[in-house]
Amino acid sequence: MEEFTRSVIEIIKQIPKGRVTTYGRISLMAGRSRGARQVSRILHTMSRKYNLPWHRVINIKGTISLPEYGGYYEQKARLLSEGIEFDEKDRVDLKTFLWNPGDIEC
DNA sequence: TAAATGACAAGTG
DNA sequence: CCACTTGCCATTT
Repeated sequence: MEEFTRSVIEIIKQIPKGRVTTYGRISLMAGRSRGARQVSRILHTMSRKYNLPWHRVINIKGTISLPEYGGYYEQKARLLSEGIEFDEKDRVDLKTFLWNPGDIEC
């Protein structure tokens, strides 16, 4: 398996419960500035096999990328059960819930 | 081998 | 905020 793929899987496994991160961020952490689409592909194909917290990954707009006919509701339900909130336009506030390794609290 | 595809992102109006 | 465009790149057709 490719190094990039392995890194992506390791990073996703480290996302703590109750936080989210984005495709592009994962790609950056794994060492690629433009691999967001590859991250989405990895999630789509490997999340079950590697038991990944796939629901903690959303897009940069703070919305769920899955279509309503393909997992959207399950992802939202899983996030809600972890305490993540959605606004009236189904967006997550990244300022509040984005995973920050290093944890800069007040 | 070329064209289409996709769980993305950033820019523009 | 929405709609649309451009850049991206591995995988599928």
